[in-house]
Amino acid sequence: MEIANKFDSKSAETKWYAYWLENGFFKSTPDHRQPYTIVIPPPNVTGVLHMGHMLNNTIQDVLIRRARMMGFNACWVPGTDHASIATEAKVVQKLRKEGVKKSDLSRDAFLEHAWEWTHKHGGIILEQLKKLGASCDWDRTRFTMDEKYYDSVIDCFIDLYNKGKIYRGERMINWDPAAKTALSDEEVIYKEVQSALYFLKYKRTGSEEFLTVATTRPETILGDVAVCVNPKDERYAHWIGKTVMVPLVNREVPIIADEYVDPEFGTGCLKVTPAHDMNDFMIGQKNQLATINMMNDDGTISEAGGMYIGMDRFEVRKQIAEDLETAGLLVKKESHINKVGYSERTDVVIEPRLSLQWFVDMKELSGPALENVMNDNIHFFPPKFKNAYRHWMENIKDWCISRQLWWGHRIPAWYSEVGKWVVAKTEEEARLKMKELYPDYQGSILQDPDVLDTWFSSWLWPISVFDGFYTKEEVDYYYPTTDLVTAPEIMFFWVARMIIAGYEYKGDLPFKNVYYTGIVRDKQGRKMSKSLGNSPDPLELMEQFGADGVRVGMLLSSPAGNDLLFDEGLCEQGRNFTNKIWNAFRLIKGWEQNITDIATRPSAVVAVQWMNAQLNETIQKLNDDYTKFRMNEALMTTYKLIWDDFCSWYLEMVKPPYGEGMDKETYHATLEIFDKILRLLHPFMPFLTEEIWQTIQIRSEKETICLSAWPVAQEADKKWLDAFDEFSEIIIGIRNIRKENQIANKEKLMLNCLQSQGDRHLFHPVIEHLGNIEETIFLNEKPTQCYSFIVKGKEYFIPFTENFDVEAEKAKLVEEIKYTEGFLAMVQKKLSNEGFVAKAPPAVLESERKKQADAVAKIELLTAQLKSLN
RNA sequence: GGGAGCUUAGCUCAGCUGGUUCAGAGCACCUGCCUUACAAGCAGGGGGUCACUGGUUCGAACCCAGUAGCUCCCA
Repeated sequence: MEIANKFDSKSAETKWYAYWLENGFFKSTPDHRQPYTIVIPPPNVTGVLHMGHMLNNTIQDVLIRRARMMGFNACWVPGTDHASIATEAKVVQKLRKEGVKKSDLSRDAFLEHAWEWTHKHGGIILEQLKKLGASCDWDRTRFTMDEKYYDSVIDCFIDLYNKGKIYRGERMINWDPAAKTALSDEEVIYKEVQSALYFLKYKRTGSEEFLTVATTRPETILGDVAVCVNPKDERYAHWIGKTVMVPLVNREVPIIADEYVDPEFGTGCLKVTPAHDMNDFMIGQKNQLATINMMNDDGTISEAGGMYIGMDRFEVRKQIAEDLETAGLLVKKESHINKVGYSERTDVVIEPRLSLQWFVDMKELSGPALENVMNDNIHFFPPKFKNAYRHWMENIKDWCISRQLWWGHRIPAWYSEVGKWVVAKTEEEARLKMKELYPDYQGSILQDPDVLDTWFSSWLWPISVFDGFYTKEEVDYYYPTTDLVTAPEIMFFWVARMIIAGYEYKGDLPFKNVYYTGIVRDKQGRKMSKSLGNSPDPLELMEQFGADGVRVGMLLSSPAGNDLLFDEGLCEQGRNFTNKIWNAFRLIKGWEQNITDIATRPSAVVAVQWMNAQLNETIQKLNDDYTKFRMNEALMTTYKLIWDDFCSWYLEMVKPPYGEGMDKETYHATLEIFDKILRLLHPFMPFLTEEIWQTIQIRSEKETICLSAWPVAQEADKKWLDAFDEFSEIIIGIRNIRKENQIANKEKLMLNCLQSQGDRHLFHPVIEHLGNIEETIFLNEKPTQCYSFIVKGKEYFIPFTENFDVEAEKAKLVEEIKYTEGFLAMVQKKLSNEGFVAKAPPAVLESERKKQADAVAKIELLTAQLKSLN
């Protein structure tokens, strides 16, 4: 059979993925086996695959594939998130392009558009994951707005409300004037910006005397209700209790004192605008100040502002500065750097705003979630994230869950015309409840127009994907899930809240391990983003390097929690690795035709023994890497096993001499070893391994490497491993002599050893085979006229060929003697240190003594050799 | 402003309980090879004051303190 000389990744990917799906290899239903479960972090339903997804899902796939091979009932649940604000923003944008404003549409009409958009773009990302090889149970695909899921979110709200954990309150919230919605604190991004500090004159009522107040937001004077100073600030002590006039506005406001004011900042006088600043709001509450809401929901000035009505907040800032200057009320303007909050989604400046919102009381809910992470019931990888988690949980704030959007789970609250409300699942129920609670009320009721924060649905993900709120069978089997793989950026948004919901609703942890990936950055360390255009298209990458190549590339340099500086070179390395294995396969397959009845060559006997020992040891290390979630190390371990041990050494050892056939035993042993290696590699490179595994031996129908057994590590025979180390040094010694003296590899050499230094090496036949040694002769005395080298205290001699250079040989020896003497000196210094001899443990002492003896012996040998050349 | 973390080869990182072969890997780099699986390859090689300063210890990349620089998170 003719085998292509390059691996055709594209056809293998299409062929085997279809084969896997057809045969339902990734499906999972509860059975007697132990489950191993991963729920995917649901990507935005209308999103496209980016490099972060690639990393994240590659890791999940590696974990789940290995678990499947280990005999677990492996279940990877895929799905998507409705992503309320992101999706709504996209739909609004699309409609705008078509000349339709959201405000022109009814809620139902808008939702129809949103659903249409969702159906059109939804799930693209899941199709892309299939290209990557993701072995999800696709029949289980969930969407956070599926009917049942929707119900579970609403029921959760009602339940928490009934338990008194959800309340409605007026609070300062982060307002996004572009999306016209409240945002949670987590959705605000603080950026440092160059702005200005304005110094304004607040004249004392009926006087020309004035206070100077510094502010970065002069437009908010429209909402000023007081001026505040620190009570300890002597400069202003006599002003407290007096009143001043707000500039331009000419409203009379009191001067109050509060510890909050920092005397060092600006002039030490703070203007108080409770409706438009979080801290001012606090001061206002403490001092029973009025609030003047001077801004509309779109960031323009409202009627209450009294001036500049309808103008945008930033225009007003400019205008008011001019007007203040004209009126002689602006003392000065300084440039100033401050941090300003921006909306994560729309990138506009957040407006602190007083509004009526729904909140979850987090104090009690978060208790078990904190405890069970700190005591490692839930393991974080890497554990350093426990600190950040604890810090956040200990300072947890109530969670604002209402969003002024239409796309999402609508808040199940109904209001009467007089400001009463009830929480109920349906309008009918709401009516009944209203009647019950307020029997006198006769008017109509209206459902809250707002929807819930997206995370209020995704925090139920590990429960709701198994219908855990309504049925028991699945959730009892799969929950708690095993591993969660996600980005540290959403530790608070999502991970923490899933843990909270897990304990609240299942009384148990949602997952046992959390693996935090890093952020994928470009070579220069910049975050990958659309606007920078520095993000490669994953699909194109897979086209170029093959899915397996890209998977390997993603994992090559990314320990848990560390950012990954992405470089196409990594994928190239992955692709090259694919090719290396492919060629090993071609070599082995080629032997099939040349199997003869000859006896096994002695070198092959050694090779097989050693390779099996090496394999066993590597499997142990691999399992260890995996349990510690050292994914990149597991890959590197596999990489070296294949490239170095198997290809560079083993295959060369068993390769028959040119023109000769392969013996049956070695061939079968090699197949067996190769088979194990393919299985170890399969989680990383599913397509390549399936292709080779199916071709290298005849497989029965419906067989797949996906369900083959993960190799079990047997006790590695240390004898072979130690002998190999010595052997490889001998081979390197021979190669070096060839190289330094321009002796062609083809030229056969004689090798001399000393009888007194022991018997034939375990690897003796392999040394002759790979070193191209004519014969190994054991001598009683040291030969002369030889090149030589020392390995582990034993000398090896190769008679001079015609190219030899005595002077060069001598120089080499002198150099080595010098080096060894230096080493000896160090060891002796250590050993002559009384403290060391007295206090070091015996094992260490002994090893130092051995080093000393070895060095002395080596110097002796080298000196003798040098002498023999003279 | 509060908190956490990082600094080891040109790059990305290992280095686990302080102690084997005067500090390891992969990539990159240099040299030589079209050797009959593989130039997407083979063989060999160079490269580090473990950020800095002090301390503990017989012994420190590792433990402690301080200094500098960087990163992230939170307000």
